[in-house]
Amino acid sequence: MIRTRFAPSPTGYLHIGGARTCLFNWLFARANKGKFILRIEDTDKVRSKQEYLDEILNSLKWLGLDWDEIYYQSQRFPLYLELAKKLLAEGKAYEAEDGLGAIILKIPQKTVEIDDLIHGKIVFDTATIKDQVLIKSDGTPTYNFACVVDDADLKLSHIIRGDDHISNTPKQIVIYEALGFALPAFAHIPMILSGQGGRLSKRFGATAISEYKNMGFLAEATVNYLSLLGWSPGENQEIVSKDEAVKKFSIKDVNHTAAAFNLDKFRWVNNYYIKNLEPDKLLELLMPFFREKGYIKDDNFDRNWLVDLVKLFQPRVSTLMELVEWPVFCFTQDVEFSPEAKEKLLENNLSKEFELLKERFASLDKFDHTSVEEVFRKTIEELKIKSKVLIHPLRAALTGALIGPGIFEVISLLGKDRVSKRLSKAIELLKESKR
RNA sequence: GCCCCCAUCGUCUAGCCUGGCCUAGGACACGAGCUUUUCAAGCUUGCGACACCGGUUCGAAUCCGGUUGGGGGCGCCA
Repeated sequence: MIRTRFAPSPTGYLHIGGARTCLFNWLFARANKGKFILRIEDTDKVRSKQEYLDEILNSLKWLGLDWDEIYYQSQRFPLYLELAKKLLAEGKAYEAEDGLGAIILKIPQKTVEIDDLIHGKIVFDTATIKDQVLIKSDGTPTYNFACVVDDADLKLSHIIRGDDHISNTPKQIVIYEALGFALPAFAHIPMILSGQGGRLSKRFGATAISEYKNMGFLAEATVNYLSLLGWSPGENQEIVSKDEAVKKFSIKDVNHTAAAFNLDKFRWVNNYYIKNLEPDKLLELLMPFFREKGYIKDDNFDRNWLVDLVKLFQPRVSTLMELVEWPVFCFTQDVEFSPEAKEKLLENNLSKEFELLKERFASLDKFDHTSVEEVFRKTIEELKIKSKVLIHPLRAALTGALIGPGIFEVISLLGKDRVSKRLSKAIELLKESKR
């Protein structure tokens, strides 16, 4: 039976690297019809916080990395103590000379071989390892000891963890051997570096999974992007669902090389998932953002109108946050102009043209984008001007920006009244600037 | 300082195990063009890498050794 685990310590948030380690453990367990176990390493009573634990668990749930069993090291202290005392009795460990009660393992002189599933054979000489504290003088276990005791006791078959644990492994193997426990298989996966090389840390932008969630990254996109860091489904495939990844995942295909986290690619993957999501489902994800922004105050809103809005912006945004911020002009009565948009609007005096458009838009029965476009095309034909002469200032006048979705869809979405109002405002501005 | 890991385009990677199919493929980013309405979407296209030196071999990105470079560890933190 394949049994893997993710063992976070609730002394911080779930970050990119931890999530990727968790994902690979999860994928390996699911791919082999095994069990995936969560073990909370809360032995440090001072630094462990409930708030962090909640955040980690919520992030894992959000990513859809479900676990079959969960354990807390803080509830297993008697086991660690019992086994440490056993080693003491067998003469394999000794008590610290300072008389404070710490229990320390004697490291035998030998070479230790790790048969790593990813790296192959790694050899260590224990001469470079000093005696290891098993139980601290406050009675709590050290990381390496609790880790080995639990990995063995919980019958884990595969230990999949970051490269940074390679040098812990010989220490742990010595503990396994002292305890007489069978060794699990080890697989050390490459670390994730920041875009600028070096360790991923706060200094290089967001690292917590929840921050990405708040920025409007989708869970599916996050899992997809993370799975591509150090692994590839092959056949030039960039978009891979969790189910597909489970089918294709093999620990032997995991890279040896550290991977740099690249926000641009992550955003590209997220864009893919956003634009391929049902507009209706996308709106559901967007609602909390809309409410937080104050775009929607109560339950009295036009759902169909919102779906239309979502459809318009969905292909061109990389995060939900962008899909909240870009259409701000659709949720306000008046437009706020960007400096470039204002400049564009005032570039030529189009007040007459705007007047004409305003009149004709007002007289439309149907205000859908095809009717709007029809009227517009007819008007420019009469005026003998090119469409772009009018379209760009029009976009500026109605949206306050120079870029955005197709202008006719936007006009239709804004509705007759607001279009009329904003055209009047634009005409006013044009007249003012003439003086 | 000591120990360990790693080395293909700027970045993520395919290929490496089982040498020839590799004038090294894809994706992101970047550049150019198209989209007679913008781009922040789409399409086309361009730029761009086997770290270096030796060895093995008829033949090396692929196997071996070294150098250099990057990363990690050396806590009564996890």
